[in-house]
Amino acid sequence: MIAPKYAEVIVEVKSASVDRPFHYEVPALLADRVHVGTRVLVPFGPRRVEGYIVGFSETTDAPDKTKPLAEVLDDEPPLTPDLVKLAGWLSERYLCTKAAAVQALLPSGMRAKATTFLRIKTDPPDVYLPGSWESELLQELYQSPNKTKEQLVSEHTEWRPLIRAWVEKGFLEELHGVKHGIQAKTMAFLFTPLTSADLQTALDELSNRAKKQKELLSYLFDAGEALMMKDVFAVTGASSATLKPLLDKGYVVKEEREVNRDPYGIQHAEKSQPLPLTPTQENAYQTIKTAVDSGAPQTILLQGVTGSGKTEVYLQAIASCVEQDRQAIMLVPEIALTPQMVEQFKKRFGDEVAVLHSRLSTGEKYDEWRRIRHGEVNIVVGARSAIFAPFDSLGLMIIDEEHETSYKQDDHPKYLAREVAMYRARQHRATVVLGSATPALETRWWAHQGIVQRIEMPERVRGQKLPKVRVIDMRDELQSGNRSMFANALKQGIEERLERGEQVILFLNRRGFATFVLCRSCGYVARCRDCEIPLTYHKARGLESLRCHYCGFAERLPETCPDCKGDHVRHFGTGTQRVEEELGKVFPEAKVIRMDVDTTSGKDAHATLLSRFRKGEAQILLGTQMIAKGLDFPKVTLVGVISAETSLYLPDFRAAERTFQLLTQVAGRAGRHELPGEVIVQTYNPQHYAIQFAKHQEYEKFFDHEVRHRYTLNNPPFFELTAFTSVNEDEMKALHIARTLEDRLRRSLDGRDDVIILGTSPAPLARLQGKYRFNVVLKYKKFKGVSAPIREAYQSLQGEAQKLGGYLTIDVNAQMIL
DNA sequence: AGCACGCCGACT
DNA sequence: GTCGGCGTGCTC
Repeated sequence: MIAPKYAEVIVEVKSASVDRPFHYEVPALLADRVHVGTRVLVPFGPRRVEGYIVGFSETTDAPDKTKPLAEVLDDEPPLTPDLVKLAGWLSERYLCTKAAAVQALLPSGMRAKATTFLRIKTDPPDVYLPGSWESELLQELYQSPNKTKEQLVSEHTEWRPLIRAWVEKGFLEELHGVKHGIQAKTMAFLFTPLTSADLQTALDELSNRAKKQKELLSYLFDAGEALMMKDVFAVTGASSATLKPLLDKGYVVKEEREVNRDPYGIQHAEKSQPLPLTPTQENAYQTIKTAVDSGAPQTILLQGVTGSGKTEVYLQAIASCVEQDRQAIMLVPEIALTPQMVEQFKKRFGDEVAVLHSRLSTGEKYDEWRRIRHGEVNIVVGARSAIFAPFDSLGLMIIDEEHETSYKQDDHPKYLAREVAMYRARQHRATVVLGSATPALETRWWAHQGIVQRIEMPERVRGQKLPKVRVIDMRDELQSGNRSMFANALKQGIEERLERGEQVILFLNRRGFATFVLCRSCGYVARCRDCEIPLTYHKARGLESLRCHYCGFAERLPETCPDCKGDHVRHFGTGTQRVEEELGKVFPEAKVIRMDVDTTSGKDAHATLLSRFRKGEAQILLGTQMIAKGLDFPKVTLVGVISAETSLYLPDFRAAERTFQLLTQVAGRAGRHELPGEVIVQTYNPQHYAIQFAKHQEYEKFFDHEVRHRYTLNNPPFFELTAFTSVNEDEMKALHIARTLEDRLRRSLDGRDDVIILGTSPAPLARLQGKYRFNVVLKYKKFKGVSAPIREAYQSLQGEAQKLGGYLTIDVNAQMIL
């Protein structure tokens, strides 16, 4: 191959102004080491930065400026050409720089930094006054010759010009180096070089009192290979004190070797065998297999109730895909909460599976990623970002519980795993399977439209009955004089469980913000006239008001209920702590484990708390929706939802959908074992369709109702939403940016009937970390038709926002407006 | 994003 | 007179 003249490089600089390829000459020496996707170090202005090659060309429009590539960072390009294209698509779809897209694709920490060492070539001829910069710099250079230039400059910015001058004058020399973010991990290994005859003499020579040493030596000899030191110590009970004399005598050799970090430990478990499929499962399996084998990109919605045996269908479909030498990705919402799923995959596929998720250390992630890139595994199980697994021949991507909000990335680029999967499916002619008992409304709508193929799995594999769901009307409770947060039925239910030694789970479905206003007498909830979104309670300067977080509408807090004229209008926003206090009062004898963001911040906090509950250390588990997924405890016979309202009246048009999904999930999971389960849902709105349909697990009816609602309000799936958030410590500045953005969008999109602009309004999280936040929301039918104006307005105002000391973010296809 | 260059107020 | 504040503009 004739070496191309120029490499087109995207530099790792997060600024829209440099988000385009720069041309670099390819030195002959590096020609056979550069490919599309190769990471390189390039001179960029006065410094060196990391970059990625996205292409090659024979010409450049800036021939007088081109410089050569400085360094090639890896021998195998981390990005395949497919992934380079995917990064390009990500940056266009979610409006981020290509550099940011590439970072989202690669395991965190896989970054190299340019380093520069300064060496004194000739001492500067002048003698400098003590205390002058010159003498200080000279002293520092002599004292710490290993400090990098970057370190020196960050400690003493004022030295920068001096260093530059001395380099120019030839007093100093710059030596370039690279610091890699992640190193391959090494571990100490032990082995014995002794032959069998040597061993005997050695054992004889050792003192009879040196029992541990002899054991250690024999153990190593019997092993016949190098063993990891920590394992040897663990098995033989030896320590470094035992080892030391053996090393000194040369009986044992210690060596550092590279190892793959194995986050799940060595798996000895026997492989599980495929289970026989029910006719329903068989049908689902065949449909997926046909799609994969067809070699045409397709999306399938696998709509199966909890317990319908979706996992076994996934396992067998993946097995079939892998047999054809194509690879598969399995996404799960929160891997820390679904260890069973990982276990099942490990058992079925053994070493063929890599596991990727956010709780792995940087090094562990890197190792798993490398196993994938090198083709050592064909299957990946992981959370959201695993959708970027660097496979080169994808056949199948499965997204389990596809409706879960965790599939939307919460920082830039704010991608939706489902969309990424569908893009990759087009690239690889692969199949996407979206699995859920309660699909996202959009997904179900696409199935209705025929864009997505739908398979139903309506019955449970073992035909268990769903638990009884009781909906308690809290208005009646209030009328009969019960002012506490527990209905009498729930109180009684908990008492019974405590007496019988069974367990209770209580949900407080709260997201930690957004106080809504409700009449405790009649259940009236204050809503926006235009958006129908529940209004949010605000208190400023003693004035109580209600505001819409979508369109900005505001009114005074009514003193009496507009509906029933009663005076029980209250704002709601109970936290788990308050419920815990209340539980302590009502059931002083019960032990309670509380799980929410505050108690689960540690690395294994989730697992620890859940296992303590499983062991019976507490009778009541109280938590937010995060516990809904771990819900599989044999002794739990009662699940209580403290207030369905808290999710029903989030200032979010998806609130009804979320409530329906959560209640269905709770009901579907409770009482899976011998003991019959009961679910109690407390609410002031028992007649609400989300609650009524969830009570009987009627997804289709819910869908039918909700989709009409969405249609009349121009919400997804009929319009897509993109949200901008302007953030600034200064309220006026934040508001100004938001207003200007709104203005510019209106001007460029004026008169279009496929676009709706919801004006500047305070964000649901109106103040976060002392900063004010304002939203502008854009609704449109097709992204293609608005992407250019959006990009223009966003990029120019992003710069403005920064000048004012704040920032502007964008969330394309926002799933939740915060 | 950095980093350099360039034009205005308080000081070795 | 200089030093060093941060506004503007460029990076193959």
